[in-house]
Formats: sequence, C-alpha cells, structure tokens
Amino acid sequence: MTLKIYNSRSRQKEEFQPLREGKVGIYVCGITAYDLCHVGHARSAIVFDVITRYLRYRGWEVTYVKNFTDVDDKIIDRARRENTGISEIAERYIREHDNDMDALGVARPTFAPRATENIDGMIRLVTTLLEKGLAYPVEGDIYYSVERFPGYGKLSGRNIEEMLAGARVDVNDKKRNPFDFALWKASREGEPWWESPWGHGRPGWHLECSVMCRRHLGDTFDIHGGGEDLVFPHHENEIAQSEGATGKTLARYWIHNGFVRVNSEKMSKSLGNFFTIRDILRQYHPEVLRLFLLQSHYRSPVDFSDAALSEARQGMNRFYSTLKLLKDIEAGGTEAATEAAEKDGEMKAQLLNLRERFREAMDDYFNTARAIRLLNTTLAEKKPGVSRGVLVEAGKTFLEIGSVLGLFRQEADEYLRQDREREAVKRGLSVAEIERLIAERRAARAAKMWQRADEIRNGLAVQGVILRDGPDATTWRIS
RNA sequence: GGCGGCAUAGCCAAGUGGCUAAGGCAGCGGUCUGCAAAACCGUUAUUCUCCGGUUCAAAUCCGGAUGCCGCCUCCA
Repeated sequence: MTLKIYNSRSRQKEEFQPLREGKVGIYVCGITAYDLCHVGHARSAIVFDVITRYLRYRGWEVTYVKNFTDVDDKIIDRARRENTGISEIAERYIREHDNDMDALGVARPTFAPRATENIDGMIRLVTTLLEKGLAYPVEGDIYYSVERFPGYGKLSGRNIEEMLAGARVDVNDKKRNPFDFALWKASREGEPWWESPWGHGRPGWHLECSVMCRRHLGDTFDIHGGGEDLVFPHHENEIAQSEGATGKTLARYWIHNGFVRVNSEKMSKSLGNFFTIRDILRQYHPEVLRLFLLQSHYRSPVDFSDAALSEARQGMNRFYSTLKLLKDIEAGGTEAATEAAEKDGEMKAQLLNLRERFREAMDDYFNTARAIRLLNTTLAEKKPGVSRGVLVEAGKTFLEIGSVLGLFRQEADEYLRQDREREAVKRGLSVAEIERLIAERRAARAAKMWQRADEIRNGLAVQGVILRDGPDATTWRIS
C-alpha cells in the first residue's frame, strides 16, 4: 500500500516515494512573528502536525522544519509603534506562538530556525544568484529577475505575460519586470540592518525559506508545505531562488492547506474577521478545535463559526464518553461486560479492519475526515455482547488512532469534568450551586418526593444542565 | 481583466465511473427509566445546483449556465 499525496505542482495525486529510504524531510512555512496567531494559523499547524505524525506512524523518520520570520516590515512597524526593537517583538510572538501550539497539542518541529540566524546563508545565496545573472542590484537593493528563470510560474500555473496582461502590479521603476522581487533591501534610517557586500540592508521575505530549508534538508527534499495563499508569490519565488541557484528541484511534493473562512470569507488579519487561538481556547477544549478542523479534508475550505465548534464539541463529548465507558469497563466497574461473549469475533475483526481502513484513509492524501468517520462508525458497533478484554482492546485502538490525529490525549474523566466546568462558566452558572441542587434533589428522590426532584431537574435543564442518575451517583453535563 | 477552486439531506461532511450515496449534528418513533439522561434499536437524499453530451452504466468524465470563494498586494 502506498501513500498518495496531492502535489500542488502537478495538480494531481502522486505516489509518495521519499528521496532517501526510510526518511522524510518536510519544510513548512511558519509565521511572521508580529501578532498573536489566529485559527487560520492553527489549521495550518494542525494539518502539518497530523501529516508528520502520520508519516512517523507509518514508519518514516521525519525531519520537520518550520521557520519563524523574525525580520519583516510588519515586525518593524510594530516595534516602531511600541518603541522597542524587532527582536523584542519577534521574541514575544514566537513565545506566544509556542504557547498556543503547545496548547493545541501540536508537536514541536525538529528544527524551528529563524530568519535572523541565517543572514550569512542569505548573503551567500544572493551572491550566487548575482553571479549566475539571475539577480541585479539597484541602489543597494537586489532584485531577482524572474525573466531569467525559465520555470517561473510553474508551481502556481501562471506565466509572466498573462499576469502582466492582468495588470494590478505595483509600480516600482527600480524593477526591470514588475514581478521581480527583492532578495535584499537597503535599510533606511531607523530600520534594522546587517552588513552585506551591497551595504547595510535586510533580507527580502522569500529568501529565508530558500536558505533554511536547504540548510536543514539539503538542495532537494521531499515535502514543502504551507497555506494556500503562499503558492504565489512566496513559494514560486522560493523555487526561483533555490532552483536558480542549485539547478536542482527544490521540493518533490508541494502540499497546501485550504483556508479557514468566516461567513464564507477568508479569515485574515486584513479583513479583521479573525479569532485568535487563545480566544477560542477559552471557550473550547483544544481537541474540539482540532476535531472541527480535521473533520474537513485539509484542502477544502472550512467555515468557522461558534455553531460549528459547538457541534464539534458534541462529537468530542461523544468520543470521550465512550472512552470513559471503556475505561470503567476495564476497571471492572460495569456489569455489562462479561469475560467472553458471542460478538467478540466480530468486534476483533472490526478493530483489525479499523486500523487498516484508517491507514487507507490517511494514505489517500491524508483524508482525516474519512478517518474520523471510521471512528464514529466503530463507535456505533454494539458494545453489548462483547467481552471486557476485547473492549479494552477497542479502547487502545482508539487511543492509537487518536495519537496520530492528536485526539484523545486527555483522561476521559478529566476531559468531561473540564468540559462541563468550562461550559458552566460560559453560561454564567455556578458549579457549586449546581452541585448543591443535585444534592438536594438526591435527598428528595431518596424520600420519593418526585415532584420536588423533577422541579430541580427541570430548573437545571432550562439552564442547560442535564442530569444523569446513575446507580450510586448523579452526574451532570451541559447540553 | 488574468488564473484557479468549490457546489452532495435542516446543518456539517465523505464519496471522483458500477454493490441499497458514509459518518456526525439536529429531528422523529421505540426499548430502558419513578420521570429523565446516557446507551441501544429503528427512521430522516429514488438522488448529488441547473441544462446538454459521452457511456451498457455518472454525484463521479466532457461542454455550457448559475452561484459562492481564492490567488494575482502582506497573509497559514
């Protein structure tokens, strides 16, 4: 069985064959550290987190590189506004980014290089491009000459003439062609600068990625990823720089994730329709956000809304309720499970099948939506008639698959407790008050005062508190 | 203006040539329960935006229409 990857470059699914036996190198464009990350960044991070987890699950040794852009116009602007240096700004938002990613359960990459740590490499690359006649200097700036690179546009499926015909290109008479882009910019007064053969200056945005991926992964590596919006011009320019300099293919497979939308529009800083990761994590468990995002295929757009998250929360509760049930069964606390039962064979087959079908789904260019459906389908398979041992095995299989998707990482009891407390707080309910009423109702029930008991339950139900009478205790959750 | 993507039930969403079109949420009926909840059983698209075409066979391929979105400027 082979893994199929949709390659943006060829616009079709291709069989994945790593360059080096048993190893995979993957580079993903990270963030520009000038503000808090929003749900769009979360999607990209989670998608590539799951991709690397799956590649590892499949047995490859993965080197995962994700960079930080820590010098850029926006960082400079922000530093100026806050009257501080760019490294303070970058440092702050890299830290915040890491906090958010940790909270989301996104594994740290193997390497997380920063642009400013690679200035020497960038200068060397620009020098090579100048020597090869692919770049030219103008007043301390160095531009890449897109016309000198024959393959320009091959990733995004454009050609220079067509784009020129479409107009809407910026006016800059320093450039020979409007699509030429800055490799190196002369620093103006008050801007950060580095010493270079062309005077004091700073790197253009695309340059860092060419340098950092090459440094960690070599001239040619397996997978290059990022958000859909990076296809043009960022990745196109990276190809021009890297392939122009080395004469070798930069990345063999290009993976681009689709956008998060809000009311059918792209979530973005400039539109102002974004939600930061931490805003969302105040309202929902990280795995709810994860489930929500992974329920769609990574290339499809996904519409973000509170209703959609709330729905994902229901799904997550269902999973964790089942995991709790399985755990209780393992602990021997539930009478339902027997030691051997007639449906064992069926369930075992189902579990074996689940692993296989999970792999099939993920092999089909990381179809997490299909994978999640499999979990749901398995959930629906009858528990009665299956023995304790097999149910315990089922729980383990779920956790195994969950570990690839980054789900079910928490103890079920703890998850459910946190969920109801979070939801109670969101609705302005007091946990202590709820529990007091439950105690009162229990007393009423013991005395068979059904009317009072129902009054309390209905009163709580109106506020969204659903009670569940168990054999020895009453538990509650928020609808 | 150029290039590209998407359209499947009340909502979300998989399926990209052939068994009865997955799954979730919501809804409805039932078992269970003091009443509930959970769980379980059953049920909810003769049909995939529309119109043509190819084929023995299409949600799936081709052409056209409509609608929505993205990239072309910083963007995950």
